[in-house]
Amino acid sequence: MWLSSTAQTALRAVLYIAEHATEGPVRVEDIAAAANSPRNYLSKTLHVLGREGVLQSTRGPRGGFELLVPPNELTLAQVIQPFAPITDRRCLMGRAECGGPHPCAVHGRWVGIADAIEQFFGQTTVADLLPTPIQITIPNPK
Amino acid sequence: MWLSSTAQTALRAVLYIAEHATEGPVRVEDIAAAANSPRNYLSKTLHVLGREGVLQSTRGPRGGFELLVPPNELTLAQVIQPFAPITDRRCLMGRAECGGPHPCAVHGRWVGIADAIEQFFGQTTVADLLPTPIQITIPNPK
DNA sequence: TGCTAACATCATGATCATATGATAAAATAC
DNA sequence: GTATTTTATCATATGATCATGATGTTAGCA
Repeated sequence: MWLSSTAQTALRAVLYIAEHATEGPVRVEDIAAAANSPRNYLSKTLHVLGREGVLQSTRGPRGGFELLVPPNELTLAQVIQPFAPITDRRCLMGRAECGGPHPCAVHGRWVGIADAIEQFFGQTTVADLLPTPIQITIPNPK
Repeated sequence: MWLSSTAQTALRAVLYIAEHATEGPVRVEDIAAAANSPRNYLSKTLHVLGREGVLQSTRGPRGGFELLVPPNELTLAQVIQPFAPITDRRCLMGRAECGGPHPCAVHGRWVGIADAIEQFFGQTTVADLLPTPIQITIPNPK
């Protein structure tokens, strides 16, 4: 019932890139190792996110992938969408009629769940996933 | 993100059987036509529900499929389960660590959604899906 | 017994998601 | 401009889900 393997990997990958944003472009090689995903397949996946405007890739030495959207503005929906529709509001049992003026008896509740899911992915950002060490800088007593 | 085609078909099929429960066993042929599903594939699908104790099949003339569980006790979860896990509570991005004592920052909200879905399928019954003409028996004035 | 109606099952194929290895293309550094 | 580092892409393979057609099996009935 859940996210495709590719979509999950995309999330892990983007998260890893966000975590290493300060160090410049991140190599597919490293992302693949961290996200536990085959290199070339991940490359294709990230390429898609490039087309979507989420990532930027640069080739050659010191190249790699970078975020084009700041983590706190990048929703999980934006990362997942290209690989699978997050939800649709169609009938849970796939009946065409249910979309029209004669929905089945449970259609309302069903759509309610779809709404909750959509909200979750639409409002949660990559920043929410980052380990958030409360940054207390303790001055060195020496 | 949603139910597999097989699971959706199973729901439509069971609903159709429930609707025609009074007429004795329902033939795969008829169910297939109503549920818009290939005959033999549906046969296999219904067979699985037989093994699960949801349906009973009888062969030969006047044979077909019948419900073994009354519609108001038969949850959608029981119909769907054999074809796909409804939800799991694992990390939305597939990280093993998230299950343990160090869940990611959004794991709680994520599991909340899983709970809602599980409740929906676990508490909604086939009876809830039946067209519910509010049964008012008007005594015949003649 | 033999015919027919029905489900059961088997072998096979189509399609899609995922994966892999080889090769191409681009950017940088020397 | 050549070598090196990196992403891009292509051809192919694998596995799962879904589908189809042929054949097997069981039950009822004349």
